[in-house]
Amino acid sequence: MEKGFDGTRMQAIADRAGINKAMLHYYFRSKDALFEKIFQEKIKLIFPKIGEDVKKKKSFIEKVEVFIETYYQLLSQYPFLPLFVITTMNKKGNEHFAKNLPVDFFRDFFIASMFEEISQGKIKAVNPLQFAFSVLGMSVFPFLARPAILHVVNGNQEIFEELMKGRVEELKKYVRYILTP
Amino acid sequence: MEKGFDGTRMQAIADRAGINKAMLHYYFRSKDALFEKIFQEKIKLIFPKIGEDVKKKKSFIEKVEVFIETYYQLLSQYPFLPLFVITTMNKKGNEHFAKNLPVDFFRDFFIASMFEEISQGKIKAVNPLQFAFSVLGMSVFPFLARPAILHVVNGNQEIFEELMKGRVEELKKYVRYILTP
DNA sequence: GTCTATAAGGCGATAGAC
DNA sequence: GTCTATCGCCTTATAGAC
Repeated sequence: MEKGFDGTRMQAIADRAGINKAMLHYYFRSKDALFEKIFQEKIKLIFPKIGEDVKKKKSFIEKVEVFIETYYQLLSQYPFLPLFVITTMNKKGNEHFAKNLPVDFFRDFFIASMFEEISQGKIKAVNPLQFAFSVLGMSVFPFLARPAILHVVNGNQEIFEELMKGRVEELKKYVRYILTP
Repeated sequence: MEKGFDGTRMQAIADRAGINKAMLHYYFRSKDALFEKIFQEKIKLIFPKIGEDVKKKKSFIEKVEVFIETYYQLLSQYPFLPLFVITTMNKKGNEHFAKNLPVDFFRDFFIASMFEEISQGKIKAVNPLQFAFSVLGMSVFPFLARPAILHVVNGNQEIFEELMKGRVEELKKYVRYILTP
């Protein structure tokens, strides 16, 4: 997850796991098989949980707020996940992740409930897909650009952590500004 | 730029350049040297130009709008640039890109002029750094998540292109919603 | 400058003893 | 199941003829 498929050596994985390199092949057959197993495991871990928390909330704005909170906590737990997933899906074909992408959640739930509230005049008429990609982009960016951001704040780790903590509330604010009629 | 340092073979570069593999070493000494040369070249290409266009505009909202437009055109020209830069700076140390990051533009110009307009009450009081990372995140996301987005729209390339074209105006709208008092 | 051939080392994967 | 040793291939890099 840190260095991607090409950048990782079986020896390095074995070292960190505290086992022999041969054991990796004994249990996982090949590097490809190991990678696929981990990738599928991590992908599944993410998306379903968010759906459950989001569905509890009544208004769409509340749903988005819960999404931002849940997503931030998830990414804090797996900081390398965004880079890992993005690198992988840009390199390999989408056969590997397509079946686990929460397309249904996206299309049938997120976007559908957004259309509903727009037609009811509860939120402003913005493009649902564009809005979704925007929320995702804002949420994910700091985890991808971490080295650059650290450089902007002169390498001060504390300022970075503070930024990340305050980011959830800031993003929720933006969402309200964008959506509230 | 497409496959990253680890995923690229000198032979593949030579093939696409239509030259011999030995010539690559003759001209660039090593894979590292070649990579560094290209990386520095591409990094420099991006940032300075944006600064010039942005400075012409009067109000901060107009400046952000120009930034979004210019940035979109740039990324359309180099679709792999975001992935390339992000992968590189997360793998190698920041010595490689630190000197070319537009930190001055960011801190002295973008953020400074934002503070000014906030104190004048021309825009809402949002955190300048957070706002900047949000605009960047929203702008860059589709270029990183392209395979996933294509999957969401059932692989329909035309819908994807349409989304990308409409995205500039949509993001400018979001910025106005966020910043206009 | 350009090419072919090859060196030197790294890597995934396996054989085989225990 | 676990380990050491090693195979065979791939990749960067260079040597050396032209």
